Order: sequence, then C-alpha cells, then structure tokens
Amino acid sequence: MFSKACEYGIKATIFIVLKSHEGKRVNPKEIAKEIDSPEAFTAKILQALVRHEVIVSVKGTYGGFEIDKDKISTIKLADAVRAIDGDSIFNGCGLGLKSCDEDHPCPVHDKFKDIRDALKNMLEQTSFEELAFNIKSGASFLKL
Amino acid sequence: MFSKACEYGIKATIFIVLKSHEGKRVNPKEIAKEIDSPEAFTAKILQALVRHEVIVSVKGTYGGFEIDKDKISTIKLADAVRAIDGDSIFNGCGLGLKSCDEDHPCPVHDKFKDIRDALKNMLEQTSFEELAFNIKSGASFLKL
DNA sequence: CTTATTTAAGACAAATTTATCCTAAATAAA
DNA sequence: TTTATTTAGGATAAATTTGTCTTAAATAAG
Repeated sequence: MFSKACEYGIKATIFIVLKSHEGKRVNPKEIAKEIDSPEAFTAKILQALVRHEVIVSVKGTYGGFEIDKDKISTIKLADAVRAIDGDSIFNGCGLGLKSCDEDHPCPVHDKFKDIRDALKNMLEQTSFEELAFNIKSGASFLKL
Repeated sequence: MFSKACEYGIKATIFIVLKSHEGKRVNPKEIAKEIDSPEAFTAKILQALVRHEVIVSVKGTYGGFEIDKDKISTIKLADAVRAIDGDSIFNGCGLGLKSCDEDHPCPVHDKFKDIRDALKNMLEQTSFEELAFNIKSGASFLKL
C-alpha cells in the first residue's frame, strides 16, 4: 500500500505531534527508537517532511523536529503520504496505464474508483492529532 | 497498490480469458504484445499463475496458456493477486507492524479496516469474465 | 520414435527502494 | 565570537523488484 519510507514517515509524524503537544523537540535517534526504524533512513524521511512543510526542524543545541502548536490540529495523514509517496495513490491507475480515465479506462477503473475515493477521504480526514491521542491513551501502538 | 508483476498478471489473465472463450491458446509473446509488457518477465508471471492453478499451460506444438472453459466464470481478481503478491494486501498492517490486531492495533488500524475490507470484497467478487467482457465490448482497454 | 515447438527453470543484469556513513551547513548557547 | 550540537545533503552500499537470456524439460504432431 505505502512504501516503507511512508510508513516510517507516518509513525514519525505521530510521535512528533505527541512530543510537540508537550512543547518538546525530538531528534532522529529518539524517533527511530520510538517507532523501531533505521535511524539514518528515518532522518532522510524527516528531511522530506520538512521540505513539504509537514514538520519543522530547528538546528543547533536543543534543536530537533517539531510542529507548530497551532498547526498540529490541521495536519492530516494525506499530508505525510503526499510528501513521501507523492499522489500516485490518489490518482494512479490500478493497473499502471499511463492514460487511464473515464474516456479510456483500464479494466478495473470503475471497481477501483470507489476504493480509491474511500482511501482518499480517509487520508484527508484523519488528523495526526487524533492518531496521537490514541497512542497517548494506550488505545494504539507505534511498534511491535 | 499492486506490484508491477501483479499488474501484468491481471492484464494477462484477462487476455487469456478472452482467448479461452474463443477456444484459443496464447503464448507469452502474444500476451506481452497485447498488454504492453516485457515478454520474458511476463513469462515468469505466467509460471506463477500456473503454479497457483489460476491458468493452465500446455507444452509443445499448438501449446500455450489457457483456462478451462468451465472454470472461466469462477476466477476472481483476488485469485491472481494472491498468486502473485500473496495475501499481504488482504491481511498486512497499514503501517507494517508485525503483530497488529484488535488487541494491539497500529494507529491507523481501524481507519484502514474499512478500506481493506472494501478492497478485499471487490477483489473477491470481481470475476475476470466480467472484466474480459468489457474489453471485448470496447468499454475498457488493456494498454496505453 | 523423432522432431519441432513450447513452457519451465535457473543464472544473470538493471533499476529501484531501503539503508548507512561521512562531511557540510546552520544555529543556539555560552 | 567561539564552540558544541544538530539537521542537511551527498556518496555509497545492501536488498528487493523488475527484467533478460540461455538451457532443460515436456509434449504434441507427424
């Protein structure tokens, strides 16, 4: 479904939301430990999230990654997915045809449309704040 | 969503259904041309479909790939997907956790459940015969 | 039975994704 | 201003997926 990079990116963002809520910044080492991911690779993914303005980075002593407190509630799953995997999952043809649309549909076009729309809606409506809250309350987990 | 191999496999199976309906066998060269895929790679994927008994192969002169006529109507998208990509798309965790279930869910477990179930239902209910019919009538296309 | 034809299988190669490492650049703190 | 610390970025490597090629095995037809 998602690339490994995207899976790490989503988990990392949830953890950063969690920490930002406490007014704390986190570094790649801490993040990688918390989400059980390779540290250097995770750092790369964090760079992409910063470039796409999903998260913010601060260099120097006491630096790290964070999210503006008043922006936290606005970030959706779709923002991280787009930043890392692009929007192929939102637009791409289920069978990889270059020019698949209503006028020239692939064999599964209509069947996939409903699924893809449901996925898109879910990703665009689910906030990281909501996901972070469930981690905090012990209702869900970032690893194992 | 699906691997390239799986995309080719689905398209190939549709074409084989189409030809089997006419009582004709097809070879990898013909298939690759029809679905615009690399021939040798497609041949590998056909082997997997044969091993998983989605299609049948006949060696020797006038040989090729086919599907038993009375089996055609029973084959579903899910059969080809399972043969090539396994069932990770049906069972796997959206964030790649090893042990993700109701008791120990990943942060997106519930959100993904609905999507995954919808996808699973669609794949298990959609027959290749139906897809082949739409190709035949010009309502959908295998390439471009 | 022999032969031509076709799929099966394994080794190999290219491309992409995942992952690591080292150095540069930025910057906060002292 | 200097220094310690931290992210950014590029080069490299490993693993996986995608793709190719050659030979073996099977088998239908003659």
